[in-house]
Amino acid sequence: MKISDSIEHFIREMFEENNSIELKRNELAQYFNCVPSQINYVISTRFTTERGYVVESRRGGGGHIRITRVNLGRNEQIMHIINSIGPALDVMTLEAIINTLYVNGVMSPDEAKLIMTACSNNSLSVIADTRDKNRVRAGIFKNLLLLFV
Amino acid sequence: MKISDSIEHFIREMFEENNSIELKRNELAQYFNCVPSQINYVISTRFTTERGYVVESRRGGGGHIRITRVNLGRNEQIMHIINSIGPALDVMTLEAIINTLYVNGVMSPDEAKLIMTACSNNSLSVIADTRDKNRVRAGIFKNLLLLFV
DNA sequence: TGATTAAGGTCAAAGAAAGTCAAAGTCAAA
DNA sequence: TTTGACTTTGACTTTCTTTGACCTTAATCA
Repeated sequence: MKISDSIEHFIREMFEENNSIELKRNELAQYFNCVPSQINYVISTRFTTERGYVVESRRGGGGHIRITRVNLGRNEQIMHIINSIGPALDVMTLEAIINTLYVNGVMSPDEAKLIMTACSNNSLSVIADTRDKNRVRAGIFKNLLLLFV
Repeated sequence: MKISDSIEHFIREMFEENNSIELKRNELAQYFNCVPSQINYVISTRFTTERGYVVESRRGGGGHIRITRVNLGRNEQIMHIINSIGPALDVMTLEAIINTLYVNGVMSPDEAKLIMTACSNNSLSVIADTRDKNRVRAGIFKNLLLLFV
């Protein structure tokens, strides 16, 4: 049994009670007798956006890592979109997707507007290269979509 | 539990009665069994202008620190924030600002969450350099704020 | 007035977490 | 047997907190 799998299993069990958990990287690493960065590895390969997890953390004294599970049951449409987006996203495609989601009642006009603005070329104007813009846009949009599942 | 958080909490509770409070740095430090400058740390990281607080103080005998919670009008508040942001914006400051706006009723919890997510390190993870992240974050956030005026 | 004492302010070093990245290891499939 | 995907490890980095030495300002007392 791979240690990464054990850690994954352990973390997954923590979700039985609650769908937002908090852990201490160093403590967990000590418990599993591995280096702390192994925890990062497990999180970044198993608790990803694509799988419906949101990860937040804080460094410094009293720091922690929080993983939140978003409810998959509700809307597979969104997960499907997230998975289909790939590493970059142009404005045209974005508009099309948002429009679909709006028409399908997944989001309100205000939310659609907010998301559109967040991902707009205007918001990303400090990024010079279009390809870079599209990559950043994809990242932002995927994260925002997760709020709706 | 971080001591800074305890102190923050303690001070925050003092605002329940009044929205201008006065405290003695040394007394408070003694009460929390910490060094006096820790109080400064808490104030300068938690009771900032961005969060809507004004801090005044007096040294010497009978000195004190006064913290006042201010409440600007909605649009004023937003424009003030936009102007104060500058070309870059870190996550801590962003969190503080959004929290203030939420507490002051400028935005709903859902909107706050959406904006927070759009500007999160997670959403911007394809950008390697932290300074670049902060620049992009500032751009997105300012554009989003403009939706509220 | 000048010295003393009682505040609060500043800043940098040390400490405590978490993050990153690339090298090295493993193992199964081609 | 080679290749390549996945894992493990650890050195180094970044972020946030705690601490303490030293500084400035105000009040009070001789």
